[in-house]
Amino acid sequence: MKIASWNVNSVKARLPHLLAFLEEAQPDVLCLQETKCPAADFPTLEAKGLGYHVETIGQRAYNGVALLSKRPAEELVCGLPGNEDDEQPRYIEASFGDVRIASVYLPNGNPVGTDKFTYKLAWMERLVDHTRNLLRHEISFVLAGDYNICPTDDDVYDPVAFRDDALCRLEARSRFRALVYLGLTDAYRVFHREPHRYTFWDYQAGRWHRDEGLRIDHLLLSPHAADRIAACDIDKRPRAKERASDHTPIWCELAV
DNA sequence: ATGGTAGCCTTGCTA
Repeated sequence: MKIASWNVNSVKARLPHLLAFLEEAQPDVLCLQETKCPAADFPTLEAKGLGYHVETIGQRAYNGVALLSKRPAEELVCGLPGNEDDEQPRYIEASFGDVRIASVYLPNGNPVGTDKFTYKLAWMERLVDHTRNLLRHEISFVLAGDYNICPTDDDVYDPVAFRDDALCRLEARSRFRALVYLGLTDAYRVFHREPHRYTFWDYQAGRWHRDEGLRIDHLLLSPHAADRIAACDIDKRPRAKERASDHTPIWCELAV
């Protein structure tokens, strides 16, 4: 079972690249973030034309997450539990056979010292609480998405410049570690130990061409899913295209 | 040099 995650930075702007990725990579489930699109406006027919079902929550201009899948989603959950007042569409979760999969768009949190950073930390604590509940079921699950966290300095092209960025601050990293310490596995690090491998390159200042990026998109596996991990990699090809997203897909393969 | 780029459809916000 192939599971991929991609922050597309507008599903409408990225539609040709999205369809090309589905055709070429053939993921069983693709988790999207930053669709920037209400559910009613999502290009569902185009995805359906390639054999994919769509579940999505979204809004105009900001946020938005989706699950595209070859088999229909079951037991759909829209929104991260823990705060009924939080209306930002950043979390969608469903089951696909015996694997439960979430598309996660964790708040960026910049600038530090504002309510944006407070919101990020509170959101992460809700994710930790929710993950603790998921673990009780003792099933295979994958939390896939844009975490807006560089877990270590090895995941940043310039750790000094990013030391006080919301993506690297201790308060954010410690909550990411709390998530991992519940028993989750960073799928990429099972197969790749080398530093400076990235999933995001800023549009500005020629970051892509200089390979100056961040590793902020992650596939976190439950213990049962980690037992089944067969492969994981970052697919840099979509980032090299014209009119690319600033993120590129990451994928993993779970043994059936 | 507090810039630079992209997407939203605003004339600024978010990343």
